[in-house]
Amino acid sequence: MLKVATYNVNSIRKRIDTVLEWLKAHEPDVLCVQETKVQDEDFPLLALQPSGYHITFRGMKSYNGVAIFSREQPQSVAYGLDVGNGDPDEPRLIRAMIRGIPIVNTYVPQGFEIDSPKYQYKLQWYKRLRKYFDKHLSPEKPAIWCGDMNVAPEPVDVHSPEKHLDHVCFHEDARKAYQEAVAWGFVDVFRKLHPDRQQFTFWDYRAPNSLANNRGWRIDHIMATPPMAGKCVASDVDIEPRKQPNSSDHTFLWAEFEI
DNA sequence: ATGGTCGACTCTCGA
Repeated sequence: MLKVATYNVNSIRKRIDTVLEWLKAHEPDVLCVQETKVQDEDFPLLALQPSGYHITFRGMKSYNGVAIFSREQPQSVAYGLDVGNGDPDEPRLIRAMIRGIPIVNTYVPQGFEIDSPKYQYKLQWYKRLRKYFDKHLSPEKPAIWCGDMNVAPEPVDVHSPEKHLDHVCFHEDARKAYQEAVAWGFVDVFRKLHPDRQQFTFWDYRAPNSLANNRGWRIDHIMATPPMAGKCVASDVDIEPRKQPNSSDHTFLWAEFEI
């Protein structure tokens, strides 16, 4: 069995206990984390040591940052979308080979507003990501891609979709960009196992009582190539951590593969 | 209601 989870932590240093407790309770083989918001020299490795997990990470000051926790030491690790071109947001992607399976962890740019250059950058990022898949993965072989995709794929994946047509995480161009990356050869395993369920992974801090009123978004995803997706036997969201004081605005999503 | 609340870090930006 391979259990993989993803979590937008919104500062790893503020969420040490949350992560330690969740790892202990759920014992995933792999946990992909986004928005660590810390440069590598300040990553709280010692504080996370009690987990017993190997941790590989790439971050920067204040923003972005990704990490992969794994029970086993990865066989190889690669950082960034386009290595060596001075990519300013390299701390948005890590790929680790774990038990022979490439696992890609992404924190996709949010995009700010649909008429901003940042939004164009987000759309381009998905095009670059598809090329990255071409270069490093094969749809015929097991592979996993998970993380904060900053896209709600379908109307059911956001509360009040009619109000969010011009939102950067639901606008048709963002959904199309996301779908074109997915169409490279990935399957959304949560949606595969729960075809009709409305299940969010993110509830905005700024929206009053967003969790209590379940005004959320499903923007965190676990994707697998067909040979891998066929072995997915369970996937779910754990909203308990979001209910805790000092929580991230996202929560944990996990999937189990019978391998 | 065009806000709201967090987190990092200089004070305002990003989400």
